[in-house]
Amino acid sequence: MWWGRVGAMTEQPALTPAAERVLEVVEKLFYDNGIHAVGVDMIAAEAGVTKKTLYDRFGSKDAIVRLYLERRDVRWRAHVTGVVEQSGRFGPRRRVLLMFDALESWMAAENPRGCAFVNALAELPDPDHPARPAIAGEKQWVLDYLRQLVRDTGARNPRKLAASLFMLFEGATVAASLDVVAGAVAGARDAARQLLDAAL
Amino acid sequence: MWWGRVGAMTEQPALTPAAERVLEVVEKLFYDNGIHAVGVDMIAAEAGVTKKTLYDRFGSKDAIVRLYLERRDVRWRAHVTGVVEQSGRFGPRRRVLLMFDALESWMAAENPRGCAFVNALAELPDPDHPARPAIAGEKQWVLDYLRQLVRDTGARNPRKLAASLFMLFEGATVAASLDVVAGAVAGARDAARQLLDAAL
DNA sequence: CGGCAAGTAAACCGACCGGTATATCTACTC
DNA sequence: GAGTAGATATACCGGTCGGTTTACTTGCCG
Repeated sequence: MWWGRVGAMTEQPALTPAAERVLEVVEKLFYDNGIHAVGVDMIAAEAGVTKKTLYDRFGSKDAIVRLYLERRDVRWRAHVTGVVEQSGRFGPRRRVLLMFDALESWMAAENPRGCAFVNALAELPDPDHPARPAIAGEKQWVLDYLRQLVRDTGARNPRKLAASLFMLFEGATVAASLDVVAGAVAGARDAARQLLDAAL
Repeated sequence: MWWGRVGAMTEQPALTPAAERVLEVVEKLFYDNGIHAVGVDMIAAEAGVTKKTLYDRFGSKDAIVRLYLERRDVRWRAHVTGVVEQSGRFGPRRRVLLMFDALESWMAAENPRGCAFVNALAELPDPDHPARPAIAGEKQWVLDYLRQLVRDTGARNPRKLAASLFMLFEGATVAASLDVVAGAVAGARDAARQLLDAAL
């Protein structure tokens, strides 16, 4: 299984139960409502934790935002690799297209409001915000993963093809969350197949 | 010149000078900082207007947000149609690809932080927010415009092709703002050309 | 047994949130 | 010249923002 530069992500190992609860509730609160719209008082109340504990564990709201994105990224990568590397041993061409199947199930299950990282970027214009590396890291991982899968197919110009597939991928996420195109992800997969076959 | 369902947008005709100043400054404030991050006091101060005047003219911050997006949409459509329908009379295939040239110049000039409508959607989870129609309207217009251009080429399955181009379009916007792919929009245009030529 | 980390409860900080109040001034129009 | 629309200035509303503080309790571990 190819995990890419997952080593760039440092997950602190032992979280206290209260801290764990905080990170569990912010996943839903931040994704559903946006980051600015959720105050620390709401987080503390929803997690059944006092603000004192919250600040003792994390130090700042920004740190919680960073952890929120890092943990979502871990779940996302596990989902994608789980689908792509699933039981049956598929050929490299099929595995590229499985990326879009992974996206489709992710959208239905966890992503109805679009990409959490794109949404977070919209709310965090500061280039020095501690959560920025998590945002850039997720996108870079998807691109790198696509590049690897494309390279395995032996396609011509794999970097350029991977970039095109990446854009179809991100565009399908936007289109699906906006509900403006029916069957957006399936359509993106069909387009990806065309581009892929033309490069083989 | 084909303007699509622009009639759906009602622009009140006579704005007072103070109101005009408000809408001018929020364009930059909202896009650069996000919507929640900009308070009405900041808007009033930046426009050189009192909060009283602001509320007399617009009634609520949400109404200002709606107008912000509607006015940006007007500028965006004018930019796109201006590029696509420019002086030289191009063929339908070329005009489809000009959409991506329009996007490229727009990104450089006005859109470094990504699509204002996607960003706004990230901050406005309420389906009943008064700005929601402006967001849906912009995306629908782009899709409809692409459909019309594709139809003119005589391509097979124009609706499906337009949907694929739409996703490349949105994905290129995301990729360009994230700066993760070099030459994102140009790459998307190349992929669009491939899909288009395969359907002719 | 002593110490410490983790937790609760609740008040407090200055600043800002969206929105409203009263009162005054100016400029244009019937 | 009276009326009115648009603007000004300024103070205020209750509530929330991110963040801090003090005081006390709990449970584990050496």
